[in-house]
Amino acid sequence: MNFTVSEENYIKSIYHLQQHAGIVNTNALAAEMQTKAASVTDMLKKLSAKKILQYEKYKGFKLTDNGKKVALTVVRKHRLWEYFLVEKLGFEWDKVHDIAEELEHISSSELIERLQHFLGNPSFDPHGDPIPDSNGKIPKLNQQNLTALTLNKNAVVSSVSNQSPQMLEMLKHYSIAIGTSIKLIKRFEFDGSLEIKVLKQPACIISEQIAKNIFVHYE
Amino acid sequence: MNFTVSEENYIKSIYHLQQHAGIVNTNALAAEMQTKAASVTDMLKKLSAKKILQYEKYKGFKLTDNGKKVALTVVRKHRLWEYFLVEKLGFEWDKVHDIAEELEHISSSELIERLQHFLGNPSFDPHGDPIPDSNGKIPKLNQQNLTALTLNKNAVVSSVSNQSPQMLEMLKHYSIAIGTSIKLIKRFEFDGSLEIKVLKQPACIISEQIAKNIFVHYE
DNA sequence: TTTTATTTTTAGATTTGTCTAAATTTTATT
DNA sequence: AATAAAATTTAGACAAATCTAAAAATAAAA
Repeated sequence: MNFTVSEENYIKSIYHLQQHAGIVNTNALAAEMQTKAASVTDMLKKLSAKKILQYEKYKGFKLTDNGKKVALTVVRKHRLWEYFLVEKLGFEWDKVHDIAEELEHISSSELIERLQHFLGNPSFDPHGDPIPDSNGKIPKLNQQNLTALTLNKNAVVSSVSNQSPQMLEMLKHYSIAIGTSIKLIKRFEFDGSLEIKVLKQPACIISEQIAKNIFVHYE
Repeated sequence: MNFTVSEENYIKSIYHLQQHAGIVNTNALAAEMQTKAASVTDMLKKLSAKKILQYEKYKGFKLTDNGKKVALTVVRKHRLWEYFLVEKLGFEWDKVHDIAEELEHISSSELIERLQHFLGNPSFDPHGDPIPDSNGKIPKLNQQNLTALTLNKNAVVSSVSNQSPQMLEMLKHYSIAIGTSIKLIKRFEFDGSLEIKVLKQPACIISEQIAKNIFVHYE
């Protein structure tokens, strides 16, 4: 079945919201989509008729299995294109989101299979987010929050949950990026800040607020 | 100024039509766009209001200088993406048109500048059509029709004006592609067919109808 | 458990791009 | 030049995606 750009964007947003919340409600989706609740209701009816949603009036909604499959296809496209933009075209990782938002709606599935192969079948995008395979399977990484890391054990930064320009600025300052080797030296009880050691950098202290957004995995 | 996908498609079609005809009329554009004359008229009003067209009711229309600039941007994107699809992703040249039709509407101009650089600043797309530069300047090639070629002088195939699958099939059969070295051996008066020699191939005879669609330039 | 507040849905309008059918203008033909 | 034919435009309608304002349903508070 074919979907409009608007439908695909709704499906993707619902997917992301239900990852956290299980069931999604109208206002949350309206906020996510930067639109009005009435517009959401209109779209819910359409997606429900297309069997993308389990939807009961006033009771919230979630994707059907088929809906999830559509969502994962869009997510896959988005992340492959982000990888392309950063690794092949040399974009900074904080500049690629809006462009990938457009590219993810190009319909050809042969295109995306060839792109994946051209990129060397990457498993994670430049933000460390996993790239679903063509069957919708998502690669898993045993990652944990930096704040939960064992002291003095080497780990590698695998993703960053806050991808705002402000966050990127701070990460650059600390020389932290996806793939960076990192070690936790000390936790400060006073405000939860952490002393860390980044490879080839002197030890430094980062706030708990930053650390909470950094995820790592052991080598 | 920003344009919708539909507007960009109209602008591009008008550009192609006026290359041949100078001034364009409603029915010709309707045929090219596979739509109805009434729909064309509606769009003409909109494009005229946006100063893309010089348009006089019942008298035909053509692009303004600004309209040409928009058209060339779309053509540039289309041809760069075609080049990418063939040279990087390994598509056959007759399979890329529809995908490039979608990709040409991705809006980011930084994307297209980076893509051009990544591709090595190509001047011609896989069909031999020239790729306008970022200022809209079109590279020129001193090409001529294969039928007009001087006898026994080496030349290189630079473009093919009929890009149908049927044509591609024949060209494959004769081992002719863009960049192929070719020499005209003899003209047959009876039906205008030509004896040619393709590099590394035995001499062969092609119909006038095929030859008319093949353009070459001297080395 | 009423009343109030919040959330969600409906009703009706708007914009974009398209269509059909009818009217108008231009061009061609007798 | 009058009429027929072709091309073009207008008028009015429709689907998609959105909006505002009002109504209905659910949740929270007194």
